[in-house]
Parts: sequence; C-alpha cells; structure tokens
Amino acid sequence: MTRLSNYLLPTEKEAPADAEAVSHRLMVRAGLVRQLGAGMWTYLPAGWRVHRRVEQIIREEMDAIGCHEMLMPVLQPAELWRTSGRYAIEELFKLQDRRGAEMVLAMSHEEALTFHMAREVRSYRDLPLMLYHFQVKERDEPRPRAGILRTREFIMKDAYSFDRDEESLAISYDAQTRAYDRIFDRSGLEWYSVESDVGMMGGFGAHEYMAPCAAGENDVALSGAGYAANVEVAAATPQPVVGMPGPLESPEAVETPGAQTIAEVTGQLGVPAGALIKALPILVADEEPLLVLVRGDHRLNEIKLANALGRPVRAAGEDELERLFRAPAGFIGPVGSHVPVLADEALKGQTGMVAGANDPERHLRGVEPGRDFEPRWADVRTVEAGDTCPAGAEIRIEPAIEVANIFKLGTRYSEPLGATYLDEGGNEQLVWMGSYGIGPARIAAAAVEQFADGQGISWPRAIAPFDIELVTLGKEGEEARQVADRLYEELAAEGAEVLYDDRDINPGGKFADAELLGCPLRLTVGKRGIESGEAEVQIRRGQRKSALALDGAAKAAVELWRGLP
RNA sequence: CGGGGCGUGGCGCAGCCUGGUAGCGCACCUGCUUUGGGAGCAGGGCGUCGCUGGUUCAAAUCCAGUCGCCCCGACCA
Repeated sequence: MTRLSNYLLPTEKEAPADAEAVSHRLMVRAGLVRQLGAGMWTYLPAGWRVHRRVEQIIREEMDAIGCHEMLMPVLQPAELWRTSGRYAIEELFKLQDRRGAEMVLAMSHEEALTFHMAREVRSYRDLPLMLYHFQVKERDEPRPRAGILRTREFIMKDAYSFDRDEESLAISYDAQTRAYDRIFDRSGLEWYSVESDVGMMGGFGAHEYMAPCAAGENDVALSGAGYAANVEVAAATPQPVVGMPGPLESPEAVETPGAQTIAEVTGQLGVPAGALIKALPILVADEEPLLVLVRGDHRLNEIKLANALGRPVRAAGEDELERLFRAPAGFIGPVGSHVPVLADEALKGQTGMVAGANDPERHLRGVEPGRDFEPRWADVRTVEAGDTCPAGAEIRIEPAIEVANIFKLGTRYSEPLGATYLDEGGNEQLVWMGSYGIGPARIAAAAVEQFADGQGISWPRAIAPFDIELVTLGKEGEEARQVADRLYEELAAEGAEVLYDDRDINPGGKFADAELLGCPLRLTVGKRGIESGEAEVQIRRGQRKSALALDGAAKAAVELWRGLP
C-alpha cells in the first residue's frame, strides 16, 4: 500500500538553479531523484519504480530471445583490462586494494564475460550463447551533465552474444535488434535506430537507438525517405553552390592581403563561401601531416576522416604547422603542398575554386582539384540540414538521446582474452562476439523530455511510477476519505499500482503534485462527486477530465488506463 | 583540456562594490479559520555565510589558497 502520507516523495515548487535540462528539472522537482555529487544520483522510491519498470520490460524481451540473466562484479582486476588493451582509457576508474593490488571499476563487462567464456566454452556445441546482466557502470566522465542523462555511475543492461562465426553472429545480432525494437515500442518512447560509428577499436557494424529530444547530446540526420544516421557517420549529397565563378585555364594569383578566414576571403573576392577550398592541417596518428580539403561552406567530420584513414586524427598545432606543413596558418593551400592532400568528395569535379596560395598576401583562383593537384578522395564532411539523402529526400538534423546501442564486436575481445572453441574438424577458432547495451535511466529521462508539459511529467503508462494516482479530498473520518479508501482497495484488486494521496493538504496542492509526478491517470474523490455518485478521472496527457460512476469505478478506470499510450 | 559562472536555513534569492555581529519568498512547526486548483491570520523553529589562512578593534563583505557544483566547447571504446 502506497499512501502519500507515509511515502518519500519530496516535491519542490522550484527546480535547483543549476538544472537546465527539462528532465533534470522535473525529475528533481517531482521527487524522483536527488544529487549526491557531480554525476552521482540517488533514486528515491518513485524514481526507482520507474527504473525498475524499464528494467522489467528489457528483462522480459531479453528472456524472450533466449538471452539469459546473470551478474558480474564491478570491481575487477586491472590485469584483465591490460590484457584487453583497455587499461589506458582515461574514463576507467583505477584503484588499489590494501595490499597494493591494482584494480579497476568496470565501465562495461566485455572483459569479464569474455574471460569466463574463454574458460567455459570449449566446443562448437557450446555455441551460440547470449547472456546479459543489469549492473552498475563506473565512468570517470570529463563532464557529467543534465541530471541523470550523463552520470559517472549508472546502471546498464549489457548483453553479449557468443557465436561460432560471422554468419551466426549476424543471426544473434538480428535477434537482439528485434528485441530492442520491441523494448522501445513497449516503453512508449518516440524512437528510431540509426547507423552509428563503430569506433577506432574495431567492430564492423553498429546501430544506436535514439530518442529525439531537446536535451539530446547527439545530432541525427533524418530524411522523409527513411534515412537515419548519426551525423558522426551520415553521408549525403551536398547542396549546390550558387554564384560559382567560372573556370580558368590555370590557377591565377590574386592579392588578398591579410585575408585569413573564409569570411575575409569571400568579402575581398566577392565569391560565395562554397567557392573556397578550406584546407585543414591534420596530424594522422599524431605524426604524419595530411592536408584535408573541404568546401569553404562545409565542416570537416573528424570521425569520418579517422574511419576513412583507419587511424586516429587530430588538428595540427600552430608549431606543427610551420614545422611539418611549411606553411603559414590561415593561408595554407593544396597547390604545391609539401604534404599529402586528401579532398572531400564534394570538391570532385569542381572548377573555378579559390584556394590558399601558401602566401599571406594572396590566394589562387580558378583552381581545379585533379588538374592543379592530385588528392586522395574521401567523404569526410559533416552532413548539413538541407542536403539530400541517398534516396533523394531532404535531410533534417535533430538532437536525440542515445538510449541504447548494439555492436558487432567480432573477435575484438575473444582474441586478446583467448576465447576459442574447437570446430567440427577439431580446429581452434575464435569466438565471434556482439555487445548490446541499454541505459534504463536514459529511457526514463527521454520519456520525461518527450512528454513533459507546463504542469510537469506525463509518463507513458508502461514506465510510470504508478498506474493511477488516487486523490481524496476528504480528511480522516469524512465520507470522501472512506469512499477513497474503498476505491483504493478495489483498484488494487484490479491489479493497478496506485499512489494514494491521503495527505491533509489543500486540493490545489494535491492536483499540482499529481500533475508534476505525471501518472497516466488521476482519480479524484471529493464531496461534490460523492453527492452525484461519481469520481472524477483525469487523463494526464492532454488533461482531459470526465466522470466515472463510483459503482464500478475501479474496473472502469483500469479499462481506461489500458487504452492509454 | 580550454572558456565562463556560482557556493548565504530544505529550495529560490538579496546583502558583498562602500567591513560593524545576517535578511526576504516558498517550505517547515503550533493554534484557529479554510477545504475541487499550490488558502488566510497569529505565533515559532532552523544559518560554523563551502573550507583554510591572512589583513583588521571588527570579515558573509577585503586578500591569498583550496574544495565543491553548474554551463559552453573539446572528449565520450
């Protein structure tokens, strides 16, 4: 029995001054969560109920595809992470025990589970396997933010698949995909899955599940034709440049004294930014200079560049510019470059372009890639709103929270940790792995973001802290109290999870708190309704009110609840 | 890692520039009234002013250091 008079639900009229994100403000105000430190959050009872409901949906769908729940430690030997090659990660918390033995706090559990699989799996007959757990992850985030959206400690459902080969991995991956689709459909979120970056550490296929909302940390490129990709990897046809200058027989120097930025050059020469070649000095693997070219109105996408090269990249520093590129900052250009040149596909076939002349006083115009210099070509620019997707529809870009990701790991962990099996022919083979994560807290936060209104939270019914909030306007001993007490029992008998506001405060305060907390249905029992034999029911989303006959009200309310989103 | 901001009762803030023994709203407690949209009146409780050191007769206020928290960017296996 959950009576508000005997429950910890500390609501606040005002949000903490430092809370910006809608979910951060509302979850604190509604009494769901409280902060303990930077990126460290406590779930109060109602908040934890939300988390557990999300967990339960995930649990049911994992179990349904033959993925089995287990539990692994957060505290782990450092040695394991040295073996996998992940010990150097800065986000990894490192510590020592009293004897000085080195330990880590796990930020995910690939090492631990692969370690076990390496010992327990021996034969092709033992595979495939899918396992998961809900466990705390610890990450020394450079910047925790937005309440429970990005924290240093959080609970993740992480599943891992173990297969004989790539084909079998594809089947496991498919099963997980189907389970994930069902999980997000059931959660009541607005969501979609997108292609994502596979990262530098191998892997060869990845999707992220995104929940669009203002507080989202990711930008997603979408089109009406169904294209959906994280801008980290999105590819599209660029918009044409209007007002391009005509071609020239050969590049021609023009005086552009001191013009260092795109704006200054376009201003002095009277050409659109898209007519310029932006030259970016890049260091590949911290040592090799590379001049990367993008159209003047485009932005370089370092992730796409790193993926195209298969090696990490970073912008060159000022001293490295002089030393390795032998060119002055701001005036660098591809014609006569001292270092290799890589050009973005958007520059292919372009004529009449303006490029730096490696000279502070002038630029070159009439430049043609392929004629005046020979670059390596790759798609390395950041997609923009208004570009065209591969199916021909216009791209829009919107922020979204990454609520889950699925990833084909391949043999990234089985190899260093020695997870192998013997095939039918008695040959030792590496196990093929996949990993599949979901952040329940992010699902909760995304739901708050997506469905909040001026009054507060409006939970999808599947993950609300309670199904129904029952408000009585009667005090101890009054009829409205006795009728509500009875209704509470009837609702419970119907299987509803009910929060009963039996506090002795003004009606306005109860209504305001109920709308702030956002349970999908509110039932109100007051003197006025009793006289006409009715209880009032309000659907939180949209705040539509109607009357239910007190006789049979519980059944009717639960029926109504079933039809809600 | 770069930039910016903030630490004064549970929450939101004022006071700091110009040093003189801490205040407002909400919340909380008691009583009476009120009871379908955050109610009224009266009374009351709660503060090492983040911490340490310095200047001074005197520090929330000035100086130095330090810790914590937030925001923007970078980063995010």
